[in-house]
Amino acid sequence: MTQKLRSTPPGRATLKDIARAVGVDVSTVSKVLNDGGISVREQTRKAIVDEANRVNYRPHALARNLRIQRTGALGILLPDLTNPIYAATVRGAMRQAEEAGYVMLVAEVADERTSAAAYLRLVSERRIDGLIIAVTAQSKEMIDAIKSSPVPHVFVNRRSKIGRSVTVDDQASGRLAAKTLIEAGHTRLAFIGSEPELDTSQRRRAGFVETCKAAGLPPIKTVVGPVSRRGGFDALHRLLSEPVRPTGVFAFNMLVGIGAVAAARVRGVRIPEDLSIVTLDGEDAIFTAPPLTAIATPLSEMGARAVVELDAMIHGREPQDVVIDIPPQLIVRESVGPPPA
Amino acid sequence: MTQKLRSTPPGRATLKDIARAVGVDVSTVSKVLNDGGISVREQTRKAIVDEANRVNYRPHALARNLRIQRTGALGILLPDLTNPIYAATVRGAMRQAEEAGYVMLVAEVADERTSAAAYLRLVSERRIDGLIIAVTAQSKEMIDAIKSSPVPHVFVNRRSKIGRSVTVDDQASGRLAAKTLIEAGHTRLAFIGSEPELDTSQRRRAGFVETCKAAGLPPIKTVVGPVSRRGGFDALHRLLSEPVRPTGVFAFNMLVGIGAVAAARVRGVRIPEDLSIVTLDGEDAIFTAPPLTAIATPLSEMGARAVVELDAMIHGREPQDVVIDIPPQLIVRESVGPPPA
DNA sequence: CTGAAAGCGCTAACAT
DNA sequence: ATGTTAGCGCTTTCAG
Repeated sequence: MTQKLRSTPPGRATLKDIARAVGVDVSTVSKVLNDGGISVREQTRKAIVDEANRVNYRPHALARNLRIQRTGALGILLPDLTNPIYAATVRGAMRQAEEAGYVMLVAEVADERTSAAAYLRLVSERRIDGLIIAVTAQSKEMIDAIKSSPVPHVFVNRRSKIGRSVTVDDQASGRLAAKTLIEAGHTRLAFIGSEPELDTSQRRRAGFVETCKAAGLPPIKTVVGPVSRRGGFDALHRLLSEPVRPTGVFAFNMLVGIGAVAAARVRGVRIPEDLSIVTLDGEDAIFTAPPLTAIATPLSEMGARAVVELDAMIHGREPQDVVIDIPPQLIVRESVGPPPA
Repeated sequence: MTQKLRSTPPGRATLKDIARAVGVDVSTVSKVLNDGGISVREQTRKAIVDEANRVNYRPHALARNLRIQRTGALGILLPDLTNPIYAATVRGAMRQAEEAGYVMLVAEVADERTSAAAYLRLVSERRIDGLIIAVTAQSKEMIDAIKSSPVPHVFVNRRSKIGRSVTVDDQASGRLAAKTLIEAGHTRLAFIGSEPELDTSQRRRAGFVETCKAAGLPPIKTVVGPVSRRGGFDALHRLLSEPVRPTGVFAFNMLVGIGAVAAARVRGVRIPEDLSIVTLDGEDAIFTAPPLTAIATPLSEMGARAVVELDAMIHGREPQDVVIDIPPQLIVRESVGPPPA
């Protein structure tokens, strides 16, 4: 009497097979397996459901989607998978996507040209119902492609004129960084960030500057470059070569922070005795020498929220910009101390 | 006389539209756009191609794939996207996938239960033509699912009884690590690795032990745990609490190595003066204090090769196990020195 | 309550 | 050289 589950490998049987076995029409089977069989005689309903279980029926996604004109897939465009910041965002997005019944198509794109190509591939072949864009879209090529696009899209961790976005409160992070350094007694501060194309960098800097100004500090020094470990490394080197050195530095993100720590070590600059550093948080920031005092930002929540918004757009809701309302949180570790005497 | 490219958003026109505009049958259009129009009058061919360009025709992937019974998509199952080791593998796989004309569906799965679910989702709904498995598949549930699977699959960076695999030469890495430490003069060595379920750890250890033995060294101490930064941190702590401390340590991977460096710092153990560490390489290993001497392994090549194999299997070729034949390479940095006196 | 029919967009014999 | 036909597996009116 043991029911033999999984007697057939899943996904091999079709509606037609079930229909034939039960002796009904495929349309009836379809009805039962979709709306649960409202307006179908209980007896036939049960026969159909039983047979479906017996053969381990799974709908053929392609066929179904062709018919109902949706794919059940979401796409995400991102610049660098090995960058833990994006990885965390993608993770949040993927979890939520699964929750909402989508599978996730990811494309890592080196530059705007490849972005446009990957974009067109996914969108124009109609492989996805919606797209999450985690890359900077500035080239005319890319902007045109996106603007003419029939599929909903949302930018994540980037603001854009050509679409709605999900971001975190970067200004607040900047303010918190400044507050932390100022309260530790620092007055000569600096910011390591990116070239202007990264709007997150602009906002973090703005918040940082705002609080510095409010505290009556002199203008801060800003140095820009690639927002990578190497970039942070080089940037701090430059900063340490200035005639008058800062005693406190806000590093755009965790990677930049890690690079800065490494540069300090090479220059024989002790942290936090000679230099204090605050940056954004991530797993890696715990294992530097010393561990970095950092600001936690809800990256995976941002990714998840992007999917929620996208899903809403797909179902026809008016899109809107959203800023995740989880405030940035300071994680005190060992990279901030009082300024040197 | 300027041709108005992109006059229509891509992906909106169908074969039928083109057929109607040109005044031919859809099958003719299909023929032209596929086999390039062999056995079609040049005049009609040109008319069709022109019209297709004009309306910016792109085939509807779903419809096409339903018909030809393939999806043009590959899946990848991996345990942790924020782990740079997997990220690098995925990157290689994605590049190659694009090259070969596939899109990539990625699923991050926390444990074997979710693995099985994600697996069934992708495979039984027929969303993919092949699957790359970068997770450990040991549960009966998962093994059954995979074994009964109609889609080709290949394990990457893991050997398995239930499928072919693409791996790197882990034993060689182990041997190189031992050689490096031994040549620096060390005689008391240890290995930080994982619980037995990770076969890569077993192989690296085997290679390491082999070379130690050949050099006539006493048996090495092995300590196992999670192969993460935290795991490496804890493991080195334990190692340093042993009555007789090792002077040279081989850390399973970069994350473990980073954790170990952090633990050494906390314990006041200097690297490389008091303790030498060699680990596997990755971007992060450059920015530790001190930078880690490490063994480069061709992760992205492994990912790429997995796609090549999978593609071959999809096209009916007999699958086979492959070991990437790029030998491991030592990157000398600053974490290895002579043993303390 | 159930079945027949049409069609999503495309390809692939087979006719002509 | 081109068109006709059939159908991939599914959903969805519309009749009965």
